[in-house]
Amino acid sequence: MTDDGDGLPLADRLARRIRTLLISGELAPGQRLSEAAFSERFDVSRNSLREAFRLLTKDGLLRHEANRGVFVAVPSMASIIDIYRVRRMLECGALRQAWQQHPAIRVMREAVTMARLERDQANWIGVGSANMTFHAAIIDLSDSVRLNEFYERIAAELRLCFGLLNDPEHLHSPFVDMNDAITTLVETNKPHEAAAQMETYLNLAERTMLKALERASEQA
Amino acid sequence: MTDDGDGLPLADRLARRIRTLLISGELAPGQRLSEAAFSERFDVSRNSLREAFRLLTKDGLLRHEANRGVFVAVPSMASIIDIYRVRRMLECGALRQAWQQHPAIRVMREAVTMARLERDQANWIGVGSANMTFHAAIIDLSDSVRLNEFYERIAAELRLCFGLLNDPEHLHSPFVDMNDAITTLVETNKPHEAAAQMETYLNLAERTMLKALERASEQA
DNA sequence: ACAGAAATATTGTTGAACAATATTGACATT
DNA sequence: AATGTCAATATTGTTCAACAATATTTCTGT
Repeated sequence: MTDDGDGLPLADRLARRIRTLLISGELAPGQRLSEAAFSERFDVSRNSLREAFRLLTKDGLLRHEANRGVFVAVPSMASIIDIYRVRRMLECGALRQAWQQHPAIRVMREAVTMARLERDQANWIGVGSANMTFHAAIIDLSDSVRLNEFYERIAAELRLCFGLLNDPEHLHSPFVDMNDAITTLVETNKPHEAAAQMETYLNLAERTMLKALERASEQA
Repeated sequence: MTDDGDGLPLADRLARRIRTLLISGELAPGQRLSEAAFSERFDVSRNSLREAFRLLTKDGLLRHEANRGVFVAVPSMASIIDIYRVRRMLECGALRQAWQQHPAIRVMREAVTMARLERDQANWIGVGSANMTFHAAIIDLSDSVRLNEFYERIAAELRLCFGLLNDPEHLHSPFVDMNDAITTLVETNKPHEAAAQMETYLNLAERTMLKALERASEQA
């Protein structure tokens, strides 16, 4: 399942491996990533590792301080607000101009069905995963490789934020029904209403995230 | 004027220098960038240069072929269509939700005035430059550092496309009046009409670009 | 307890090395 | 003359070792 991509250059493969560590929460925000330690760990040279670090820094997942090294990015109020601004722009925009027959709509419907199924089995990471594919499908509606790639980067940053939450069950579950409603609106050719509904969704999700960050920071 | 950014790491500085070469057209699309030649030219090690190449490749300005090296990206129909999809999404979206008092609106107005001035003096690169700042100001309306950064990358790719055109005077000049109209609409708090006007603008500009590419490719 | 200095570790960058792959050129065949 | 084959050459992909520059830690004297 995990495509190692042997054709890609080492730096890209490395970046992918580290990215999965980041979004899975195995590397904590603020943690320093020592070049020596990681080049040892992955059995690559420091040079190759530095190339990977630079790519991830450009993606906003790492932060680079001169002569001090790279650190896992720490989510902040500002970054969450910014990320949700991007999401409103991209997801609402994609929905507003969605064409009723677009193949991505089927993917949205399937993701909703899957999310429901997982929720009934109390499999919260399954719900989260289905939710991610749902939103990725929405971006697919805009038929742009650049927007897709950009959203992927934003989604990764968002997952870094998710790591702060301690109750993952309440993160995605309440939104399954809203996803259903949005999908129905698109299926019935009401793109503007779908976009409006999505804006409500994202505002709510943003407030949830901010509240969670507040809790996490006063806890520390 | 050209901020060399001595604080930044070498790879970033290098990437910026090469980027300016790319958007100024000093490096032609399709041209191969030899590691040996460029590390010699900039007096840096191959390793540092490769880091810069990776960054620019991620930005879509260079293309990387395994064991063959990096090449200046060649604009295609597909890339132009995709870039204008991104622009419609970002620029129209920013305008639609623009707040009448946003400071970026003043920048838009100033850019329009400047463009007019330059046009009257037949300074076409001045017109082009003013046009770029105009559109950048529109993105500023959305108040998102991530969207700004993303747009910057897209704008650089677009400038690579501009390199194909042989008559730069007809590229930006006809759009000055449309920019004026759009700015007026935002100033008078008609964001939806401004967005609609911008969509017309972008569709027209896209067709111009595609036509130019067609001419350029049948000429070759 | 604390300021300053010496010692240590880490990053930033370079240069050389070598394997793996691609390109070129010479040569032979049809 | 055109084409295919194979050796010779050049380029990329990656590693390693080195060293300067900057941070961090440890030591020391007060």
